[in-house]
Amino acid sequence: MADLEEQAEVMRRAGYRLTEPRKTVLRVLAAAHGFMDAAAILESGRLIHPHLGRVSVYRTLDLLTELGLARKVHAADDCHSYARADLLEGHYLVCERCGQITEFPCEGLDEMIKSVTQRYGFSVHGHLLQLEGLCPSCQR
Amino acid sequence: MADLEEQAEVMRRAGYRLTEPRKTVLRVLAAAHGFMDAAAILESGRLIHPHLGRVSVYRTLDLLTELGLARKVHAADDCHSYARADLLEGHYLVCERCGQITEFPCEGLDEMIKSVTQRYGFSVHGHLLQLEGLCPSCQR
DNA sequence: CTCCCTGCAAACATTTTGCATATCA
DNA sequence: TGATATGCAAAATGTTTGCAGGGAG
Repeated sequence: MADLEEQAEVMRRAGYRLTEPRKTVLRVLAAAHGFMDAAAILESGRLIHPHLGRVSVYRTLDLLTELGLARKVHAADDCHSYARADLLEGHYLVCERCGQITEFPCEGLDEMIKSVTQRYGFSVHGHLLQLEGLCPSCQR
Repeated sequence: MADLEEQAEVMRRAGYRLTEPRKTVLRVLAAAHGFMDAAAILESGRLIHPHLGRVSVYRTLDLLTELGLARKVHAADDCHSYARADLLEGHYLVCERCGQITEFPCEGLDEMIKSVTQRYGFSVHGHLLQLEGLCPSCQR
């Protein structure tokens, strides 16, 4: 799960400081149950840390992505949003309406990846299996 | 395969005219062996139809997407590119280096989708299975 | 001949960069 | 204290809109 202290440790080890803006972005993402774009993170972040600057949000998101603490979400129309990394390991359901993300275990996927890569000679480093649709509550 | 006449028919049936700019974008995408963004399509398109305007490229891409003749590619950093629809039905390999796309048959995926959706109560309308890595020639 | 489509320019939205100041370790 | 990181403003980038003229059917 999203543990701030654990994430802080990852940052420190990589030689980065744990500053207020960075902590703020981490907290905002940790509290989200779906994905958020830079503008939404800024808005929420300013409730915690009013001095937060827009630029720091962008820079922090880049940093978190680089460190593997956050990930970009590739929804059909929205490719500029982020979620904390532990919320999406690469295979998840996205609700088209409310944006909620539900991660699911990827049983069978590794198998498929292996056979496909052997067949085509690709060396695969990452995967993205995203199912788009409506979550139970948005179906009503 | 990408057959211009066939695509033209889809457009006509939907009540759209087959104009020079639209034909140009279709030809450019048909000739691509990977994905291209609006700027690249404009550049290539102008070799065929020098009068092509930037705006028409955007509008045509929207239209083609709507009609199911093109699709957005969700590469890690590049979410603003398109490829012709028959090149990617939702499950493909993307080379991180050269951008080439290789579609593969999705045996087993439907099965997986069904079980996952039953379990979580989602109604799924679309999927995206993308494997990122290096194609055989870029591995060297 | 009519309406849809185009291209230009300008408006908009979003992200990045330059730089002086503030801050974490 | 010193190197990093911040925040502002401005620039760069990417996309959309308004509108007069052009072309497909």
